Amino acid sequence: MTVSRALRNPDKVSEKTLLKIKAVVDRLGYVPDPAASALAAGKTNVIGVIVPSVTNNVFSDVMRGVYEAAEGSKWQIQLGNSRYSPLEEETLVRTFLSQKPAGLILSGLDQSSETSKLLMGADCRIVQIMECGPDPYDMMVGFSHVDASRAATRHLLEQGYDRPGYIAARLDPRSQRRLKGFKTEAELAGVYAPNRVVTTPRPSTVTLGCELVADLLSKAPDTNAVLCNNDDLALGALFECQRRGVRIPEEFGICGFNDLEMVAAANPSITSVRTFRLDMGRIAFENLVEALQGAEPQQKTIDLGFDVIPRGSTERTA
Amino acid sequence: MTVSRALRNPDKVSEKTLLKIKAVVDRLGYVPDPAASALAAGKTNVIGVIVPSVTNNVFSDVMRGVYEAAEGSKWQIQLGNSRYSPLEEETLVRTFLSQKPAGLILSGLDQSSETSKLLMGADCRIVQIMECGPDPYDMMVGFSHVDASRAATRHLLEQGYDRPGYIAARLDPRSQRRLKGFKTEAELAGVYAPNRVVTTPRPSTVTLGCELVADLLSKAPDTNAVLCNNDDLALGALFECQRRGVRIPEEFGICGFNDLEMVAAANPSITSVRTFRLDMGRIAFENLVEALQGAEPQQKTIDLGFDVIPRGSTERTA
DNA sequence: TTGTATGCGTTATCAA
DNA sequence: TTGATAACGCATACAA
Repeated sequence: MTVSRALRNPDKVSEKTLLKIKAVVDRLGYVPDPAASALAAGKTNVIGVIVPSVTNNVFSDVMRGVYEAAEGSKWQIQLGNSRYSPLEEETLVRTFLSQKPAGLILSGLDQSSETSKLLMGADCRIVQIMECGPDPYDMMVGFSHVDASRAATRHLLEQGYDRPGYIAARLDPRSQRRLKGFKTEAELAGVYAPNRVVTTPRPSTVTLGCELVADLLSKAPDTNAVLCNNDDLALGALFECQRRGVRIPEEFGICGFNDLEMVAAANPSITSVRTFRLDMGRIAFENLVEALQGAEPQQKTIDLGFDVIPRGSTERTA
Repeated sequence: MTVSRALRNPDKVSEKTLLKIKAVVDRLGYVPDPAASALAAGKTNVIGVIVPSVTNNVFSDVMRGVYEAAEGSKWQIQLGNSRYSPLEEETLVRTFLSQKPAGLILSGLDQSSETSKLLMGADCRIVQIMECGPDPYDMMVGFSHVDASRAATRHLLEQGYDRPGYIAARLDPRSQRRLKGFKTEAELAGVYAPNRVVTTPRPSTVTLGCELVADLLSKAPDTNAVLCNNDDLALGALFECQRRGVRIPEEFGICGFNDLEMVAAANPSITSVRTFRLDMGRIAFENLVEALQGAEPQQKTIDLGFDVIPRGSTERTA
């Protein structure tokens, strides 16, 4: 018992016994059994993180933010991959909750109703990331995808691209909100045309960007710019346009989303919408831990915003 | 007790009681406590996976392979991020082992001596991935980085690039072995020149590829091809050459490594060395599980090989 | 096929 | 400041 105390609250044990215990611990290579601890205490140091994809750069950046923040702390990150499936997410939430985690970080606003029930009854702190919206389960760190794509659309319009199109893949809830933002803004400007929107449920790749922009140009040849649902597609769009001899940015503008590192290096560099993925992971973790330690965050919802980063691919102003 | 049986070995319980139990389980929403289970049984269904990076596409593909193979099974994947640090890896191994995992999947051959000791004394199955080498702790699924870069180098030479260079970032053990392969093969052909090798410990990015190839061309302007330590660098190299008006593949050849999806879409498409990352993750998981179930794999070490994929960026043969 | 007794290694509680 | 005792919820071994 005194050993247990010594390891967790060293200040509640006398200097002398502390030293004795440490010596023995070292000699024996004693490591506490987390299972026994979890069973006795009814709680753990586990923070579960559920992302829709482990390969998508967007989420890997978020994960990295979490891992970097957690490094060296007593908190143990446990990662779940829902593969964009609300059902798999539900299973993961159930599994995680059975482990009595201290906290849960999960993506987005669109949980299944069963998952929602689980979360609302959960005895742990919860942070939703990637988006901002009403009614968080607990805390939230994200940004508005609608606003971000509206801003990007405005940028295209301001550069004089008056017949903008949109290409998207995957069509997860956040993609759909970005598409919605494009539509809203294009309609406001009176330039929305349904045949300038090309989407597919297939997972996003650079090659798919090539195909989608090809499709777009065949369906609506007068399109003079494209807002891409993400940077993979944008890079593909650039490659395809170059192959066809379509001059970027003079004849055709390209804007991506997320501002992955590679788009700045491209030729011409690609305009994109910067999002703060590392920060999102880091802040989600930090706020969660602070809440666990009794320091409630100033606000339940933190909007990290975004930045439209204009680059060569839309630099049309003469 | 009968409930415990019913949930784990349903065939050891009569049809009748099974139904009764299931009904009650459903009604109560009973979920077994994994901590109690772990404590009582002295083992878990956890398979720990330790990767050096969660952002590097190479490892995210491997992770995806593992997750896809594990989906729906009773095995629980737990991911650790060592961030290329042998010390963090050591901590992770210690943490994982304290949880009495059923298995451990970890990357490479270069563990710290302390980690090695831990692993050799570990009471769980172990799979090393990413590389092949002598003396596996237990099992191994990978390929030879030396052979792969030798083959890529030969490809460049066969295409008539007689003054090949090499650029590399990060310089983790696998990068170093690839560099070694290049050197070996270049020396064999009598075309090795130290000033045509440019490396940096910085993490690899596309932008860094631009910088490294710029550096290479200023240090050794007569270089007529570059083998890149990975595809990010290769894409950057392509961009930079295009900006400088260096004609690819006529004047200068570019070969990447890993065959990420994007390189095939580039313009010209980029030659690369295909590696089987998804398979690596999947097979590592499958063999681990089979071993746990008593079916020892045919061979302790599985070499998945690689394929040089020739593309436009080295298509020089007139 | 089912049930009983026992113990896994830790922590909460209370007493010394 | 330290220690004794009793859980925590499950699985092992054995008995019925």
